[in-house]
Amino acid sequence: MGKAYNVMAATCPSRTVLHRIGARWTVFVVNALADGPRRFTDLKAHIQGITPKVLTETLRSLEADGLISRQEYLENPPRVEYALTPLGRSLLVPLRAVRLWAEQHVPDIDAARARHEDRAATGTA
Amino acid sequence: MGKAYNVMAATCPSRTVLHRIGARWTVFVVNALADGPRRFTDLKAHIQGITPKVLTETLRSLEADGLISRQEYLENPPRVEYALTPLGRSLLVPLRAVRLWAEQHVPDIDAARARHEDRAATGTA
DNA sequence: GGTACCGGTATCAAATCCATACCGTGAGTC
DNA sequence: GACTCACGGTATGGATTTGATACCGGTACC
Repeated sequence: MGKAYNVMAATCPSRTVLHRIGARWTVFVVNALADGPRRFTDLKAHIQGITPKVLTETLRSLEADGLISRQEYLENPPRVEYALTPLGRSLLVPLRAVRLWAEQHVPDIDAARARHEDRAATGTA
Repeated sequence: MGKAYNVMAATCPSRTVLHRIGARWTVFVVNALADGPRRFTDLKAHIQGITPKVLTETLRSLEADGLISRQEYLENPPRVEYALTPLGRSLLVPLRAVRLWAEQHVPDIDAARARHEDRAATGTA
C-alpha cells in the first residue's frame, strides 16, 4: 500500500498530524523524553524557556495523539510522570534527526544570515 | 568536535534554527522543492491551502537562512524560480523523514484521538 | 479597450504563544 | 495551628504569528 496519504493535499489528514509535529514545542518535549520518563517540573527545568502553560498544553496534545503517556502516582508528594509511548518513540527517530541537523548547521545558517544582512546593507546590487 | 550546541539551552543559537525549521510551512516548502526548482504560483498550487502572503514570508525566511535560492528571470513574462541550495537539500533529508512519518502514522494518531475522545466522554474512569 | 496571468502587498481578523502571577493540596517546622 | 515550601498545574492579558480576502503593477492576448 505504501503511500496512501499526501501531505500536500489540503484535505489530507496527514496535515493535522504534521501540524501537531510542527507545533512550537513538540520537538523539544519528545526529545526531552528520549532517555525515559520525566516529571512535569523536571521537563520544565530541562526545556529551558518553556512556560508551564505551554508545557501543559503541549503535553495534553501529545497525550491526546497517543505520543506520550501520563502516569499519575497518588503518593506523597503526588507525582506525575510523562513518558513516550511506542508511537512517540517511533516519532523520536525523525525528530532526533531534525534536532541533530539544527545543532550541526548553526554555523551555516549564521553565515547565510550574515551574507544576507550584507547584501541588504550594501544595496540590492 | 560533534555536538557543540544543545537545543535545550534557552540561549543556544540552535534554538533559532529549530524555530525556523519548525515554522508552520517550512516542511511543506522544502519538500515541495525536493524535485527541482519551482515558480511562485506553482508552489502555491502545489502546497494546497497556503496563502500567498505566508508563502512569500516563508520563502523570504528560507532565503535569508540560505536554504533556498531565488532566481529572477527578466524574461517575458517575468519568471521567478525558487530552488533548494545544497544546505537546503541537506535539510531535506530529515524533513522528508518527518513528512513520511506523518503520512504513515495517520491511522495510529486517529485511533489515539478516538480513544482519547472515548475516555473523555465516558468520564475519567 | 477589456480581460487574464504572474508575483507578489495591504488590510484586518483569528489563532497561538508567552510572561507573570496565582491556586490547592499536603509536608515539614516551629 | 499558622507559616512556609514544593508539586502540578490555572488564570489573565498582552505580543507574536497565522490566516482570509482583496487588491496592484506590468505585460500579453483578444
